[in-house]
Amino acid sequence: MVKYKTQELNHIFHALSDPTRRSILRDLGGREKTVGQIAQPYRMSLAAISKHLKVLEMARLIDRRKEGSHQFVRLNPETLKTANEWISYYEQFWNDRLEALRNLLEEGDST
Amino acid sequence: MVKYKTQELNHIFHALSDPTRRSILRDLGGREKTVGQIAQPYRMSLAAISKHLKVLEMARLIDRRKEGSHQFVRLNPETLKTANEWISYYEQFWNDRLEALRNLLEEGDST
DNA sequence: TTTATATTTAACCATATGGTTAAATATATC
DNA sequence: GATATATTTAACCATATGGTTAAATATAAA
Repeated sequence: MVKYKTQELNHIFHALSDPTRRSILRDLGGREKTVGQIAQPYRMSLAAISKHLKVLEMARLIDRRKEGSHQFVRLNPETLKTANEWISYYEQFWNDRLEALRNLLEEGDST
Repeated sequence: MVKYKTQELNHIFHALSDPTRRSILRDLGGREKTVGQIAQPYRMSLAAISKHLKVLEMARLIDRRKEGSHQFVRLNPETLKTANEWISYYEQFWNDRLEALRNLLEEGDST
């Protein structure tokens, strides 16, 4: 059984709760981009994008690679897996419990 | 392909970003509880728990059933599925892209 | 060395968040 | 009706969030 670190999950889910950040992650699919390239489609300032990237980085949803004056930003899909595992675990857990509850109720009805 | 509603995802991920709320969801596994029962293990006030429940309700992660002066709160696992689907979709999407990228690079190396 | 480009940091602002205590509301019970 | 119980709402507070513009920093290019 996986042990989830509270802080880690706080950061991941918080990062995912903002539509701009989800959009950035989406745009990053599989290829590296510079900060400028990431910012380009958005109407907000570069400073704002920079902050969003910091939040994504804190959550370890992205990695950065510095090369001269540019930075290359890329996804870290491993982290998304953490969130996925947390959710999947509880989803399963709850579904099992709910089913157990249903069975119990049926039993009560039929006897 | 599923279409995810922005607001819905905002609410779900925001709700999940707080450890108290995740803990409440965990405690609710499969059985209904009253607000008082939910609050019991926590050191914070009932008012604070009430607010957390409102956030979870807004995200449709829980449902409520009123019965006299009590309320029964229960999970809505359907919503967790929404979050799970979003994450799984992008995880897959990214992994595919990353693999494509890797293949491309290998090709470049070997020829 | 100057200048242009890429990115972050600082200072600021309005609103949201997560908590508190006290008052309000709704139902149950005496 | 009066009182106890369950829960929410209101008012408040400190800190966080998501944005802005302007200044700072770092590298590249002339």
